[in-house]
Amino acid sequence: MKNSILTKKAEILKALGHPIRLSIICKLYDEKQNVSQLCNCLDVSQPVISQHLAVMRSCGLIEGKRHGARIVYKIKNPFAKEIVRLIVE
Amino acid sequence: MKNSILTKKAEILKALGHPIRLSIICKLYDEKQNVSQLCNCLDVSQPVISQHLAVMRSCGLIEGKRHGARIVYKIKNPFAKEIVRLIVE
DNA sequence: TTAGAATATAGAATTTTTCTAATATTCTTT
DNA sequence: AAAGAATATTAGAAAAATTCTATATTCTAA
Repeated sequence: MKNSILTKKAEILKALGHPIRLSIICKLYDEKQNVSQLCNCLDVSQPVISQHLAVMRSCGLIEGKRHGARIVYKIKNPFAKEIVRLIVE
Repeated sequence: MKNSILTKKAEILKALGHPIRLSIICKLYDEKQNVSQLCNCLDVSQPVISQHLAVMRSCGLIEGKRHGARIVYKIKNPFAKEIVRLIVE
């Protein structure tokens, strides 16, 4: 296993390794969500949700698409999606 | 998904989310290894290897069994094993 | 029973992460 | 253009993780 690949995988696992981020991405696995939906259903403040979204975005785990005033997030990285599948299914 | 379960999964993902720990556990997936074998093949100092082993041991990810002077480690947690399988296979 | 090999642990310094509070940006509606 | 809603970003403080060096423990073999 090449080292740069392992490092990238570790980065993804680390990004998943936080309870709030993991709940966010499990929600996204069920269905795309915008930020305030995530705030509501996880009962976490907006800045904290946005910060965690930024962490996951910065390593390519998720992506957001603007729809009017809202930004809808979904899972982008296939490896992450497989891990979440292990958890929710 | 219950919160305590998610928290536990996040803990495991976090423990996997470090390049050295991830290389260790990938090695262990191939075959049980003792500490000095890990030091040699990963080219990391003994205390650092032992510290990372301790992190993974403390969350039930791996377990060590003494054989004489050596301690042989293997993966214990099934969820962790599945994740490593995603990586190495 | 002492020396040496294999492993674990402790403590200090540094870096990273996380949260809160405040503020900035972008879009919509009037 | 101004107000308000949705989201992002920033700064600063507190907590946690990482790394290194030194030392302790446990076993084996002479």
